[in-house]
Amino acid sequence: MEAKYNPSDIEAKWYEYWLENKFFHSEPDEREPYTIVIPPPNVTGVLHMGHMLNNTIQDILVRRARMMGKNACWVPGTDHASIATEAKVVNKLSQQGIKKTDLTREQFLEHAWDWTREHGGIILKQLRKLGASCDWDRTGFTMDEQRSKSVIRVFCDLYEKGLIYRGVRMVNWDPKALTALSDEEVIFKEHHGKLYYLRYKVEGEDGYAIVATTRPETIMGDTAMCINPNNEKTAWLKGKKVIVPLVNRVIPVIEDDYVDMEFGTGCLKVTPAHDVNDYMLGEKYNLPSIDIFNDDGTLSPKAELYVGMDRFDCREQIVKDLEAAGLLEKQEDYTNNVGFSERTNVPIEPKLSMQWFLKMEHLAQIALDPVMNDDIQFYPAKYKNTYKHWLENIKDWCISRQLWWGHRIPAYYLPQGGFVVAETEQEALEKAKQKTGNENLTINDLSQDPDCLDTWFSSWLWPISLFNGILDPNNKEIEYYYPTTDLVTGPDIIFFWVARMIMAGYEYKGKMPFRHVYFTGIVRDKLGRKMSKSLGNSPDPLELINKFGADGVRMGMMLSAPAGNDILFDEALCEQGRNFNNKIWNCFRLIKGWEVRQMEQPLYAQLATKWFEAQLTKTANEIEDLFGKYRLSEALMAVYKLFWDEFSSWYLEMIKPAYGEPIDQKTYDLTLHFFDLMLRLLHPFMPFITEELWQNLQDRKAGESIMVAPLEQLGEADEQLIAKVEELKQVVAAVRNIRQQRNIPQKEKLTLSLIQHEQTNELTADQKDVVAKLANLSDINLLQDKPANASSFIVGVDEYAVALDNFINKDEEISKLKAELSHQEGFLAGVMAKLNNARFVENAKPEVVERERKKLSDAQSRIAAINQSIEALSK
RNA sequence: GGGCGUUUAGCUCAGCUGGUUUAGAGCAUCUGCCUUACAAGCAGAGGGUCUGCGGUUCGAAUCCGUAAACGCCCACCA
Repeated sequence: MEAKYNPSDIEAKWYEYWLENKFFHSEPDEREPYTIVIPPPNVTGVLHMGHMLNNTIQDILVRRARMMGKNACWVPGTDHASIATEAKVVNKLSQQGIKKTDLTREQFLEHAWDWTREHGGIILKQLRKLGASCDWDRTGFTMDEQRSKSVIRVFCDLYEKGLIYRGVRMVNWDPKALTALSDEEVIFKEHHGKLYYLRYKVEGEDGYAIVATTRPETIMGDTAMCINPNNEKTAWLKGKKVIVPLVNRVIPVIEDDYVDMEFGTGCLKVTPAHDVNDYMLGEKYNLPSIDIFNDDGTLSPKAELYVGMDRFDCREQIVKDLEAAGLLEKQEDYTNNVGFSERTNVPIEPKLSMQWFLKMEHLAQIALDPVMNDDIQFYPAKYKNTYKHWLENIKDWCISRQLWWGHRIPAYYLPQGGFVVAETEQEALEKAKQKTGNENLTINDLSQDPDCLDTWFSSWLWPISLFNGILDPNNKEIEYYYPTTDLVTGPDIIFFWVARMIMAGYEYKGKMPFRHVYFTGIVRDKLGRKMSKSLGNSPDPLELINKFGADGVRMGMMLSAPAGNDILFDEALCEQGRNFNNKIWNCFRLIKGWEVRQMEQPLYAQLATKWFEAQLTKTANEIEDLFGKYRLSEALMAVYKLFWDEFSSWYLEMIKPAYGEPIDQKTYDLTLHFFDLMLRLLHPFMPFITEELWQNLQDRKAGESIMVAPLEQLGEADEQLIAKVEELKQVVAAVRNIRQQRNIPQKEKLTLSLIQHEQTNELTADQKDVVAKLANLSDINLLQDKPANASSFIVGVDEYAVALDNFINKDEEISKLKAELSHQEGFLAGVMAKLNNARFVENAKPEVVERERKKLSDAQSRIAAINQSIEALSK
């Protein structure tokens, strides 16, 4: 075996083995289910660091559950991502000189499916490199037949229930993607622009009113000016009419206390077609609405001026023209928030249009309580607040998108107006015949709504639709796997996805979709910056895997990923992971290199094995506790320390035979047993190396795997033994320290003396044996008086001394002791202050007072011992 | 503007209902070692007045108030 672990061949080999043996596959049986559905990545996406984190966590949870004897099922799949994918296809076509508008819907969809087939599923292949133990036989896609039918059925059902309606509303319009967006898809960003003060002449008078606006290009859509009725400064305008600059349209001055008297001039221009609040005023006062923009953000004929010009070019031009006409009072710098499209990153245009909406009141109501009363638990719990706030202020969900790639809205318009909603064309025709009373209608008389549904309208069904729970509500699979156990996702999609899945879960299954939600942090670089293509600070996950191994990268991700905290990713962490792999590898080499012989187990090994069993038990119990709290990075750190510190640095050094010597059978067998147990604890975190070593630890039958080796409960740990060994370690460390400081070679044997005081705990034979071995001592004896020329130290209340002869430097020794003395005296003073305080002794719990008394007497005996040592050295 | 969260060693973080030998871990740092499992390593060491101020208490990193800094979410006054 090589001295360095080389993951590349090993990882591929075992992944194949797992697949061949169907260890990832799950079927309902009598065991308790453990289910996770993957947050479906975009079908044409590639793996990034966020996926790495998210899927590493899922795999850890799934693998652990599997080893705990549960029927673990992790269902993978992809999302059709309607806007993102359509945008990519449109881009690709435009590179070939094809415009979307030149194609029919069918032709376009053919291109989109080609693109999906070509790029689709790449990301799932990449997940295999990470070791993801997904049940690939169950891979789903939000636009496959089963999922599509589920979406359409749910739409029809909600329509029948009266929860879906169609209406003209002010929506967020994306002028690049040419579609409406939901409120959640709009990102507000600070924008440094200008505030323009425009002069509106008063009709029939010489004066003018001044309006402050950030959007002068919308004046062509002005249909009123609004003032606050309580504002004295603008009171003179009451009942008058003003003239829109350049346009020369006469508009009324209306009054509403919506207008902020402090802002700008106190006069507000009202453009009902292009501002949400103006729309509200328009409704209230029955104002006309002039839509001056085309769908792509250019000026429409209704604007009359600047027709065909882009909205931002128009802004520049109109400012010049206003200035030339003497209608621009002034302009000043101004910073405000502007909404941008999450997908195309262009400024949103508020726009009136006919869209489909889902009423949220009922759904929000059924989704709130289960989270607030912890039927569904959030980790970390702080996101409960965010969740609550959103649900309590929810608005109806705009679910239609003016796209072709997605689930087409199953609404069919009738020749005479009106529409029917139905799952299939045939049903639609039947309904249409009924509705119109015209038996001669044909399918060609109906026209299906051209729009698609929001991507999230399919994702919200994911935990149900993956088990076909919409189309076949009581099938065996959904009954078994639902509710799923854990959901692992980012807090950024708590509204888009998590909340809506909860709504759908209760609406369609009457039960929560998952029991626990683990919110991961955002992966940032080590400077805390978000990873982005433009910064070039996002490493390629597959390159990382090549460099450090999948196990190394998984560990690197987990080391710094407490639930809910952002993770500051640093390659050094993967390096640490790789180093740990190497450490495990070399421990294995050491153990397997020993010659085993039937012989008496040495004293030191008797203690060592008993102690390590206790230590392993203790850590295993801690890990179980940490998993229960989803503190995965802490659980990993616990195994890491167990393996590296306790097992490698202490246990193996305790039992290691001298060079060329054999080891006794009993110790050897126990050591293999410990190693096996630790590999099991490590397996969820580092699946590949643990499988490789587990397979080689002893002869395994074909088809065996650590993946399905049980993780058993280990019972209670012997805490007293662990505490005693901790003291022995301190003794060993102190002797090593003396060696290092005096430059005493490791090979030179020393004699350690325990000094007899009133309360002295003498070591048992096996304890002496261990200490002597680790510290390379010739003897450990008990002395009444301290030897001359000795360096001493205290562990607990026991004083030890190492006779040093010519190595001693008395002055140094004394000054060291004096430093220790003053530390102890300070400590003592603190304890005495407490005990001399009558109120402390009266009020504190008895055991606390008792503990302080013990501290006092311990400190006193330590001080006495130090003083003696100083005295002895000063002679 | 409203809400939430964070602030503990150089870095990233634990520290649960106040009292566990005058605050812990990993990494980084320093010192000494190429000791035949591992230099991707071994052994040892140093490092913090727990963001500031005030309060409650016999006792505060821990509870309360307040200020500051940072972060996130929501709203979107032109």
